Order: sequence, then structure tokens, then C-alpha cells
Amino acid sequence: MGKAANTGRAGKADQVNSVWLRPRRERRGEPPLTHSRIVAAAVALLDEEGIDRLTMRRLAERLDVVAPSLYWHVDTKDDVIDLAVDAIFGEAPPKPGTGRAEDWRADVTAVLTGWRTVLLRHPWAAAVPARRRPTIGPHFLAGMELLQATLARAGFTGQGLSAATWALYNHVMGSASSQTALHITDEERRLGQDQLKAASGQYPTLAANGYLYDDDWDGSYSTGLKFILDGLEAQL
Amino acid sequence: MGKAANTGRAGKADQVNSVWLRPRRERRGEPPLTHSRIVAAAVALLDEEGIDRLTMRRLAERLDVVAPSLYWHVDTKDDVIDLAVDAIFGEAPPKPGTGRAEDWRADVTAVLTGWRTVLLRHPWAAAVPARRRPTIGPHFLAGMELLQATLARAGFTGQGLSAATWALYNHVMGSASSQTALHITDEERRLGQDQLKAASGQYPTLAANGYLYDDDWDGSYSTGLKFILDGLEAQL
DNA sequence: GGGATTGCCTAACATTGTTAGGCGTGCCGA
DNA sequence: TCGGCACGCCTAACAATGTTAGGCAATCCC
Repeated sequence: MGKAANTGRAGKADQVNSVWLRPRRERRGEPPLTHSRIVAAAVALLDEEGIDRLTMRRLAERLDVVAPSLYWHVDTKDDVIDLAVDAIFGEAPPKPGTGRAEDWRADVTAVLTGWRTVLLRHPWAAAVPARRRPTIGPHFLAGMELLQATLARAGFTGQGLSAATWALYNHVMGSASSQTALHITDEERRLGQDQLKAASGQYPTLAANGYLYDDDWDGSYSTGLKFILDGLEAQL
Repeated sequence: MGKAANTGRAGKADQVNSVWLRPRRERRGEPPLTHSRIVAAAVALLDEEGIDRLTMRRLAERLDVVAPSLYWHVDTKDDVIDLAVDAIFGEAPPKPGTGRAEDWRADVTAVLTGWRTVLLRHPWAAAVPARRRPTIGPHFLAGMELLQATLARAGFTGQGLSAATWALYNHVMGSASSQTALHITDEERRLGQDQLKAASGQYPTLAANGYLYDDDWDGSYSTGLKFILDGLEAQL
């Protein structure tokens, strides 16, 4: 017979003590709390409300659960974020290129642009890796492996390989981070531009060239990438 | 006559009601709470204990004051951090170089290396700008102005100038950020390296080249910088 | 000399991450 | 078929944090 099924909440604050009158949380056919459901909910929450709206309580709410329940599946909030970051890298699985050494520029660009795509789709993500322990999720490592393998095949070894990898990595991450984290409203832009112009005695070049206040991020990204790749090519 | 001078604390919890017996907080000759004293204390606190030990209460304690008092001088904790970041950039005031266009590589390097120096001296700093609104403190802007002016003098204009500036900026920041934020103990390093080797089926290149687990940061920085400068030079 | 302003204080709040411990429900062995 | 046990969620609670409200003494200014 339909047991008590005290599905929370009707503890003692409510005065409804009859089992039959208490609302029964129907566990719709949906799967219960699960590692991957938590991550999915976290990504959704981050996408919709940004990183500082991600709290364990709000995350739990989305899953029809209370905050401490999450700790059965996850050790800490940082875990959730780490998982979320790696999850989005999974959206752009790196496709190995031609494999021919002379195509290294295209292959490198493919990996980096894949990364950039997901980082721009999830604007909260770029800011994360910078201030945390190393990113070592499997999805991310897969891309890193392909990137470094491509560079190795192109001819880089030892310290040059290391430096090339980091330079490229920093460029994508930094660019995406600037574009997303430093995103400012049109209002702020106008204000900042004005102030910069006002102080143009001190910062003539910045004022003239619209530092931080032109927004051709894609252009800066790809032109910058071209610079780096040219520099790398010269080394070979 | 020596007035009440109820210098806090002896409110009503203590039973000492006599003015004369109450300890009188002697305002040693030192200056009172001040904008610049707050920033100095914040930098010291950040240096000694790291960024997540920076709380308004602990900061206040250092200044012999309670937390809310800080809010008279500062609007928010973020303000404190912004101020602290700019303060450290003030430690390496950019020295204009020769001014000759053909020395642009040296001049650019001087600015960047100055930045890198202070970022490594204050390991908490590199992680900050990435996840915050644009860095627009005067000390930082001074360096940025010099950097961009140098590039302009070298011949860059318009979008190329923008891209070059960002590429260089991202390289210094990203490099310092990796070196400091991703800093791991020897123990973790060994562990991570082992795990990577164990999974070397999936990540052969990373395992072979010690991704994340070689620590020639300075080498990666300067070699990477060389790559970028070479790429820029090719553009001129 | 008296009112306003400055600059600190106490008190309090809402929000956060996280831990402790309880309890129903289903699985598994006898 | 029954009893234990582990899973997976819950309530309760805590300490820490950023920040606001409001008070009160000293100091400045007219």
C-alpha cells in the first residue's frame, strides 16, 4: 500500500499531517539525480545567468533537489565548475586534420577555432581556467593532444614545442577571455572612451586608437593568430 | 580634560565602565585610515596569504579597524582588488626607451618584462584581470600607452595595431597566469605526470613532452615572445 | 560656539559553501 | 520471505563573508 513517502517539506512546519493530503512528489519518469544531469544543469545555469549566479542552492533547485544532496555526487562546488568547463570542450570534438605535416597551420587553426567557438558560446568559461588549477579534463586534453601532436609533426621539439603550445593556448584563452569578461555595455564604452579622450594628454595613442573601445574581437583574434603562426613558421 | 574617548570595544560587554581604567587606544603617530594605506595593506595581505584569504574583515584587522569602516573609503571589495592590481603595476614604471622606431623590439620587450616582473612578484595578480572588468588603472594604462605607442611608431596601424597589442598583452598575462595560478606542488606534478603516462594511449604527445609538468616558464615566456615578435616583424 | 561634516564604530542581515545526521527505499543474501 | 545494509536524498545547522543601517565623537567652518 502507498507508504508514507514523506517527500520532504511537510516536516512539522506545515500542519498537514495526513498522508493523503500531503502532496506527493511524483517522481515523473525522469532519471534521478545523476552526475551528468548535474553537469548539464550547471552548464545551463551558467549560460543563462552567468558565473556568479551559480550557487549550489540554485543549481539544486533546477534539479528539484536541495543543495546538500548535490554533495553526494560532487565533492565541492569547484568540482562542478571543473566538470562544466570540460563538458563544453566536449561540444567541439577535435577532428584530426589531414595529418600531413605541411598542413600544420590549418590543423592548428582547426583546434584553436573549435575552442574559440565553445568559449564564445559559453561566455563564463574563458575566465575560469585562468584562476584555477590546471585544466585536465578529458575533453580538453583531447584537443591539447591534437594541438601538440600537430606541432610536433610540423617539426617542433623540446622547449620550442612547449613555447609554441603555450603561446597558442594563451592566445585563444586570452582573446576569448577579453571578449567575454571585459564585455562592456555601449553606455560604459562611450563613457570610457570619453574619459580616455579627456586624459588624452597622458594617453594619446590609446585615445587615438580606441583602446578597449573598439570591438573587432574576431579580427584581433585571427590577425593575432596569423602573427603567431608566422612567427612559428619562421622558426622551422 | 581627557574626554571619554570611547575608543570602541568597551561598549557593554566589558564591565569596565571607568574611563580611566579603559584601555585607551593610543592613536600612535601613525596616519589614520587612508585610501593609500588600505591599498598597501591589501597588497601586503594578498602577498602573504593569497587572494582567497583577502576578506574585508582581515584587511580591516591589519589596519586596526573593523570591516565596515573600510566602506567609508571604498565602495566595494572589488574596488580594493582593482586598486591593489593597479598599485603593483606602479612598481615597474615604464621607462620610455630610445624612441627610435627600429628599436621597437627592445622597447616592447621592456614594457612586457616589466609587467611580467611585477606579476611574478605578486602571484595573485595575474589571475585577476582575466575575470573582471577592463583594467584601466592609471599605472597599467601608462604601460599600455607606451606599448601601443611603440608599436605605432614601428609602423602598425588600425586593426593590425590592435591585434598586435592584444597578442602581446595576452601573452604576458597568460604566461604569468599559468605560471602562478597553475602552480602545483612537486607531489602533484609527479602524480599528474604518472596519470598522464598511464593514459599515454590517448595522449601520447602530451605524455612524451610533459605537458603541464615541465616548468621552464621563463623559457616558454621568452621563446613565445620571440615567436610573436618575429611574426609581427614579418608583417612590417 | 554651534551646526554640519567626517570618519570611525556597533549591530545586523542575507547569502554562501559545506557538514552532520536522519530516514525511507530498494537490493541482496539466507 | 525476511532482515540488514547501502544508497540517495532530506532537514538542520554552522561559520564565514560582503554589505547596509544607524549611531556618536571629534573636527571643521561660519
